[in-house]
Amino acid sequence: MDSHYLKQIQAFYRSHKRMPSYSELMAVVGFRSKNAAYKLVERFVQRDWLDKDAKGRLLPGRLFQDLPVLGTVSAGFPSPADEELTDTMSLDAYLIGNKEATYILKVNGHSMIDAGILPGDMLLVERGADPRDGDIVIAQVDRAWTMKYFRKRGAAVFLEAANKDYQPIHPQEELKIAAVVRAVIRKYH
Amino acid sequence: MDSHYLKQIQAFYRSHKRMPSYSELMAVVGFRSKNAAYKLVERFVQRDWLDKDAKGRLLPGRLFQDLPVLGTVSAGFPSPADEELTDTMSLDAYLIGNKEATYILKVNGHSMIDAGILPGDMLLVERGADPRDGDIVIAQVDRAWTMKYFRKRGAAVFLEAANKDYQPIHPQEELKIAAVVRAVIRKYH
DNA sequence: AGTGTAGGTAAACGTTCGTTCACCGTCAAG
DNA sequence: CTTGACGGTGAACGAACGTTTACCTACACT
Repeated sequence: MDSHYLKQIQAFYRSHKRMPSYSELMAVVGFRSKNAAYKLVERFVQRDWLDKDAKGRLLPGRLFQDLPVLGTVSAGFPSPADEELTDTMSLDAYLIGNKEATYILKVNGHSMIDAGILPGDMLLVERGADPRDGDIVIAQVDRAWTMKYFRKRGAAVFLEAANKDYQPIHPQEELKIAAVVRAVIRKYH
Repeated sequence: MDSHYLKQIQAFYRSHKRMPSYSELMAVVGFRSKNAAYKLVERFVQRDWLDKDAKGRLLPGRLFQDLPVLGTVSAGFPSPADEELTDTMSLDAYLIGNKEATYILKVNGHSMIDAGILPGDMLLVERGADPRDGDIVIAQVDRAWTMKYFRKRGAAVFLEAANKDYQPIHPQEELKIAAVVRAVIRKYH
């Protein structure tokens, strides 16, 4: 079956971090002829299973970097074999807008628990971005770094904790926004 | 400066989805000699900025796929220029344990809000894994798919909602675990 | 029985690959 | 002033590259 060949190519990509050449592909799938691998690739390219660049080299496409999106939880959980899984997405492309300015930060306290951010969560933050009203930001207030909601009322800006017991922080002079929180990632171990 | 060359290589990798050859690298950084690119790579390999495989091809290493980890929020937010940012991690490698069985699912309701899972969040679920006590699972109970805590008391298993108002579900016969929730991803727009 | 197609082997092609060698400026150290 | 290291140019090497052509089954369809 052809899909078995595809899985072998995907395995090669994961272990070598690059696509195979035709000689390597020939060895991977067990052909004795480089041309057999060439024709296999041409078949896969026509089915949109593989991509080639201008120089004929293989490129990792959707099937190599993306994950299948099944749907929504409450709307049901269809079996992947049942329907066409056309909807896929790449985690990296989805989460990282500006890779140069993106950093990872670990959450330590319970201060943002009302915003659904738990201790141990990972934050994807972007430095140098200017925050909009309602964004969660990493800010420096009175020489201490904290995570707060960024609020803008006209020209006035202030910081608001996720916990409603705390009072909003209206900075006197200096309000240094270090980074804007772009995503929250929680992994269960 | 050498780091400028590195950024150009990283840009090539992001746009072409593969590492450049020496001829391409020569063109990218503006050299007129392929050997200059070769020596540049050798310098970078010695500094652990680049990796080469057994056949001499360039490999994408930490600097191409990973994001820098700055630290924890409450512990401070050090500037990336200040210290050595040796700690990095790859989102894909961190989140995806078994790529063959990993799927993305979108959260629709508020049922798991007590577990820090909000509507609109993305779930990374793994099919076919057997859950441990306390895991969040996608289960089929009475022909409907739901997201619940998986509980195991000795030999007895049952499902528990994140909302404490609901009663635990003790299945009579059939308890089909469709998938185990491995990670929660929330992106702010 | 004859024919066409799909998928394989085998060999050859020009091109590009990674690598090496010889050579040349610039600049800091002895 | 001389020397050596460094970073670049330019040309050449064999090996591997993607691609093409020719040929060979096995099998489905008239």
